[in-house]
Amino acid sequence: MSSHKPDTRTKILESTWKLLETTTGDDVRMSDIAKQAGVSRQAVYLHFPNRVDLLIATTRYLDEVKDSDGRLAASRSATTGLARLDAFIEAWGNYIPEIFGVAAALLAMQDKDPAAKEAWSNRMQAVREGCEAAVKALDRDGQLRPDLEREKATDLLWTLLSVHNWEQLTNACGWTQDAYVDAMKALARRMLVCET
Amino acid sequence: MSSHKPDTRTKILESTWKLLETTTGDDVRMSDIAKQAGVSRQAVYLHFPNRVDLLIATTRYLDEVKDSDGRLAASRSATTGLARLDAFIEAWGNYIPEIFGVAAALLAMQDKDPAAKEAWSNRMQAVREGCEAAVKALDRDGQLRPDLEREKATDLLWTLLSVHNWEQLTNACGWTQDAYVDAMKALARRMLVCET
DNA sequence: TTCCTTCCTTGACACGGTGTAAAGTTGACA
DNA sequence: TGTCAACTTTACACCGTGTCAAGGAAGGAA
Repeated sequence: MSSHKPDTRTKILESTWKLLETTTGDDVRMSDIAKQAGVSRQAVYLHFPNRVDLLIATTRYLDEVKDSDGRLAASRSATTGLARLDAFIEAWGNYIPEIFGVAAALLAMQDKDPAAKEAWSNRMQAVREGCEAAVKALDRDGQLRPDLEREKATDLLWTLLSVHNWEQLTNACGWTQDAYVDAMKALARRMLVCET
Repeated sequence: MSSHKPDTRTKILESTWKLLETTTGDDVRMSDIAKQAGVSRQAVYLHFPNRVDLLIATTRYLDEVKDSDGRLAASRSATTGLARLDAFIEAWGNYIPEIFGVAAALLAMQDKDPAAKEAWSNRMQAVREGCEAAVKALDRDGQLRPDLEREKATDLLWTLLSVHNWEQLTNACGWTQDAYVDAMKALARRMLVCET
């Protein structure tokens, strides 16, 4: 796991990550990744069968390094529904910028490659489960708007917290990360919680 | 302009449109479009310098045929701010599914081609102006939440009404078009309008 | 030492899609 | 009859992905 000199596979994953962070999605070719890793292009194919699998592996590597599970799990310890909602939004909302490069690359291949679609869909399903749990907790507290079924509420929260919305607000509209998180928290409450 | 037998250029645009409606984005190749139009691949290049320009031209053609300007303009005639907000959401929200095929194709090329990015950005800017006008009308009526500046409110409404959000709710979550429009209207009010 | 194995390199190539180039066809118009 | 414009046909260059085969370097076992 924590060997001193990184093996080739890890070097490739690190390089992919770095390149996707700095340049945008489709500009990252297999040869670029190989060069960055100081390895031949064929060595990359020795470890990953194709580009899509490499990107998917990179997201898994990122999750591992960044401990995405641990972060999202933290929101589970909140007692009240409202606290749980806030904690989840904070955890996920602050995770987005860290994975955005890789996410955007994977997102860009969605309609080109079914495996990419599947991989992204799986990851978003995990986020959806977090939304569902938050909605459930709100409902248990009797705080969910009566005109909203749990599933619809989950759909809305999930959509609100999409990577695309984060990108639009922070990149296109120039919001700071903090402004984004605060706005999402406020919006989620207005969207889901009944008036006090 | 309105000749009886459609010229080649129009046939190509119609074919592009049709193909983008049925199949998904990147699967539509120049040769597919040519075949669908009953024309040689080179004839396509005779009318459009490259794929991106063809896609952009197709969106403009669609706008013309569907009278997008006229539709969005209708919301301008509403008297109250609330009516204007509703009318705009209805007009734009119901326009999305009609242009989605072409929009998705253009969207998919965004980070591959700067011209596509530019074209899409221009179109979204028009939508943003609609949002801005609705927010302004609300504010003039004294209905805009006091904790929201006009620009932030515009950003939020614009983000809420993004094509991606429409896709996620209708495609991924399976909402009907009507449910989508109703939810967006309700949400926009909760987001922007101060409590009565 | 020699041999074997594993990981990696080098160089070549097939494939598919975009875009270019050039010569030939067709039909309208004068 | 000639000319012009629109379109076809064929061929090709380019680029990125993915495949294939031969060979080299390092390390362990005999």
